[in-house]
Amino acid sequence: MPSTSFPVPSKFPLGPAAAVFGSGETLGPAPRTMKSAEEEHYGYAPSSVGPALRLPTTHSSLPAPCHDLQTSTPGLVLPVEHPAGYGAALDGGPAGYFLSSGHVRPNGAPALESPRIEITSYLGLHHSNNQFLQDTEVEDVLPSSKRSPSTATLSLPGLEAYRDPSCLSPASSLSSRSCTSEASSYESSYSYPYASPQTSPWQSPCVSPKTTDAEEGFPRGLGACMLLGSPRHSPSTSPRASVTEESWLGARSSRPASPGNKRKYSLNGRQPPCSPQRSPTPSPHGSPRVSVTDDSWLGNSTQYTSSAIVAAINALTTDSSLDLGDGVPVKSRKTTLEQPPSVALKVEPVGEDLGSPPPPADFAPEDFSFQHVRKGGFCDQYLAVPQHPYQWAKPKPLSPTPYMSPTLPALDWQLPSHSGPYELRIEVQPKSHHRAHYETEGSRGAVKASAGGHPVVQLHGYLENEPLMLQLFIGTADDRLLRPHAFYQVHRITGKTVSTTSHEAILSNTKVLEIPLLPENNMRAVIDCAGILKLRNSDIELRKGETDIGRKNTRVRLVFRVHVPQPGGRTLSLQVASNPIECSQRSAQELPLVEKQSTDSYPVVGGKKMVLSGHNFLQDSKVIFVEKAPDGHHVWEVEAKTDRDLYKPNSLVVEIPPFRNQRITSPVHVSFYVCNGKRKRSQYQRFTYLPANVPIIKTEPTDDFEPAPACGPVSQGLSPLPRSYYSQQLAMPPDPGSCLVAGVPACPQRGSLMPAAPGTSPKLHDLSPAAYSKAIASSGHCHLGLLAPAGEAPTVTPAIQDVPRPAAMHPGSPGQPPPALLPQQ
DNA sequence: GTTCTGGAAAAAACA
DNA sequence: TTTGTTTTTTCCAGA
Repeated sequence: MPSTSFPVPSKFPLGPAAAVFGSGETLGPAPRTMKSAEEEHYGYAPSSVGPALRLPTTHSSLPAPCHDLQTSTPGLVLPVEHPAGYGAALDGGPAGYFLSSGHVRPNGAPALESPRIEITSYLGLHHSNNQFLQDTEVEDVLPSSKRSPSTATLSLPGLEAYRDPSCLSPASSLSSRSCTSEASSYESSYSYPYASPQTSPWQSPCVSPKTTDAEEGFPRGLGACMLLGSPRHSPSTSPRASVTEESWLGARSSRPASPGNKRKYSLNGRQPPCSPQRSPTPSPHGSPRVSVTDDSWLGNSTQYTSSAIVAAINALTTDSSLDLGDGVPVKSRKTTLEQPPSVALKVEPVGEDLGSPPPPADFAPEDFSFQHVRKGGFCDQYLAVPQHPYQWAKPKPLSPTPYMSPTLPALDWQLPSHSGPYELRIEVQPKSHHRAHYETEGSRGAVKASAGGHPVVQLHGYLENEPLMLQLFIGTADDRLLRPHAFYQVHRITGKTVSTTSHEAILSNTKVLEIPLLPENNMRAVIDCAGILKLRNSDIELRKGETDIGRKNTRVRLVFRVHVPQPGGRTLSLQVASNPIECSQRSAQELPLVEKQSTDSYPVVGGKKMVLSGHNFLQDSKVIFVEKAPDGHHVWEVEAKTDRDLYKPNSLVVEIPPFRNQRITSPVHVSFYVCNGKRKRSQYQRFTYLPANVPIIKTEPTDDFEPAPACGPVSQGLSPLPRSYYSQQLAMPPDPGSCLVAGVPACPQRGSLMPAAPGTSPKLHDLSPAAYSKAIASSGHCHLGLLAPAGEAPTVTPAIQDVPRPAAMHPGSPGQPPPALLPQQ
C-alpha cells in the first residue's frame, strides 16, 4: 500500500482524522489505568510523541484534512481537491482518491501489494531483531522494544505464543479473524491499524492489493483515512496486539487473564467505591465504563483550553510530550520519546514489505502520527501495562484541536439522524439477539432482522445523483452516550448470500463497514454484510485508555452514519443507531430483554397497564420499579403487578405502580427492569412519573423512538431505538441546558473530556458559537454536558464539516468562538 | 470445503 | 481462602 495514497475525498468525508481526534476514547480518562500505572507507565504515552515532534512540516499537514495533507505533501499524488469524489471512485476512474496514490509510493517506487502484516508487524515491534524492523527508520519508529527499557519489557517471552495462529481454533475462519485475517480481501487490502498497530498504523488504505476486486470500484480511500489510530485500539488488534497479558504477565494460559484492575468495575454498579474518577453522576445502571469526573476534567481542560497559545504550541510541536511540558512528569516525557508512536510514523519500509502502512513522511503522515501520538500509539494500546495516564491526567485539550483532522466527526460524537431534508433511518431493525463470534470461531453470520431478512437503512431527502457512503460500526447500548463499542467490532460478511457491497476500514480503532448508498437504490441499503465480532475482554481491557469492562457488557447497537456533501465543501453528518442487540450466547438465551414499552411516563398515581415487548419473559417474571439517588443507590424500589394471564414470552403486561411520592411537582425519572430470577435481569428501562395534576401527555407505544423530552427536538441520533433503551439513557442527570446545546459535539464518551472535546473533534463540526461555548461551559463531561443518552438523540446538531477549510477554521480552542461555524439547520 | 449455527465444555471471574 | 455460581471463551458437530 503506497503511502502516497491518502484517500480522502473531499466529498467523502470518511476521513480518519476525525476519528482519530475525535475519539474521545483516547482522551477518556482511564481511571483504572491511571491508578495502577500512573507512575510507572506515565511515560508511555508520551513516548509516542518523540518522533512526531520533529517537524514543522508536519504541522502543515496536520491540520489539514486528508486531502489537504496531500497538498502539503509533495509526495502525495492525489490532487488536493477530489472533485471526483466518491462517484469517481466507484467508476473506477483513475483519479480515484485512493488509487492514485495507491500504486505509487511516495518515493516513486511501485506500490507493492500489501501483504498482511499482523503477526509479523507485532513481532517486529516486540522483537528488536525482527527482520522487518531492520530498517533504521523502523527503529526510530519502533524504538520501544529496543530503546527503552520499558519497551524491552514489552518483548514478551511468550509473545509468539500469544494468539499464535496455530492456537486459533480450526474453526476460525479467516474472515472471522478480521484483523489478522489475510483472507478477507478488503480487510487485507485496507490497512488495519490494529493488524499491526505499532508498525502499520499507516497502512495505506489506498493501495489495495486487490484492485481487481469486485469491490474495487468501491471507494477505498474512505477507509484509508480512517486508519488513523486512536487510543482505542481496534479489537482486532486485541489478539495479537497484545503484548498484553499473556506476554506481559508471562501467562502461558491460552486464555489471557483479565486485568485485575479492571475486573473490579462492573456494569452493575460493582465498581469499586474508590474510583475517584467516576462520573459524579452515576448512571442508573452503573455503567460499565468508568468515567472521569467532570470536575477533574474540567479542571484540567480548563487550564489548557483557555490558552490558545498552549494549543498552538501543542499543535506546532506535534509532540504530545511537549504539550505536557510543565505539567508532565519528567519521566513521562522521557518515555515519550521512546514510544512506539514513532513507529507509526516511520514504518514505511517495513510496512511496504509487510503490507503495512505507507511511509508517514511521504504523505504527511504527521497528521496521523501526530494523532497517534496524542492518542497513544498503537503500541501503547497494546501494552499490557496500564497506560500512561498522562493523557488522561493531563489532557492536552487543545493540542490536537487546531490542527486536528478537519474531517468527519469522531465516532463517539453524537449526531442527529436527520437534518433539514435529510433523514437517515433504519427501516428494518436488527434482531434483538445476535450471537457474536470470537476470533477463534468462524463467523456467525450477518445480523438479521427480527422478521427475517436483514436490517435496512435508508437516507431520505437526498436527491443528488452521487452515491454516498454509509458507515456502519458497532456502538454501545448502555445508558451513556453512544460510542463505538470497545468489545465488539463489526465484521464484514462476504459470500453468496451477501448482496450488499461493503468494505472495512478502521476509524479510530473502530472497524467501520462502508456500504455504498446508491441513488438508484433510493439511497437504501440492505445490511446483510455485517456480522459482529467479539473481542476478548482481557485484550480490550488492557488496552490503553480503555476504561470499560467487558464482562456483562454484551449489548450493542448498529450505528449508521452518512456524510452528505453540502455546498461549499461542507459535509452534513447524520447518524442513527439501531435497537440494542444482545450479543452473548447466554444472555440471549436467558436474560429478559425489554425492547419496547407502551408507556414511558404516567402520573404518580399509577395504575395504568403498560405493555412491555421483548424476549425471554417468564410467567413469573417480575417488574421492579426503582428510583435511584444520585449516588446510585436505590431510594425506592417496588415490584409492579404483572398480568400473568396476558403473559407471553415476548410481552408482559404490567401495572404501573403508584410512585412513592404523590406530591411531586416535576417529573421524576425512575427505572424499572424485568427480573427472571437472581441475576437474570433485563437492562434498566426508563420511566417517568409525572405530577398528579399534570395533564397526561399520551405517549404512543410506537416502535419509533421519540426524542427524549428533556432534550428537545434536536435529538434524534438514535431515534429509531426503542424507548426502553433510550429511556435508560435519559435517566442521566437532566441538564436541560445541556440538551439544548445545539451543535455541540457530544463529548467523546471515552473519557474524552472537555479537553478532548475540541481536540477530539477536530472537524469543524458545525457548532454554533453559542452552542460551542455553552458546551464547553457545561463541562467536559459528556454525560453532564450533553445529557443525551447513549442511544438517544443526543441533542446534537448535525455535524457539518467544512472539509476544505483549513484548520484555522476550527473552533479549535474552546475558549475561542468558533470561527465560521456552519449554519445549522 | 466453507460458512453458519446451536450446544456445551472448559476456563476465568465473581460472589 | 474456599467453594459455588455466573460469564466468557473455546470447541464440536451438524446443516
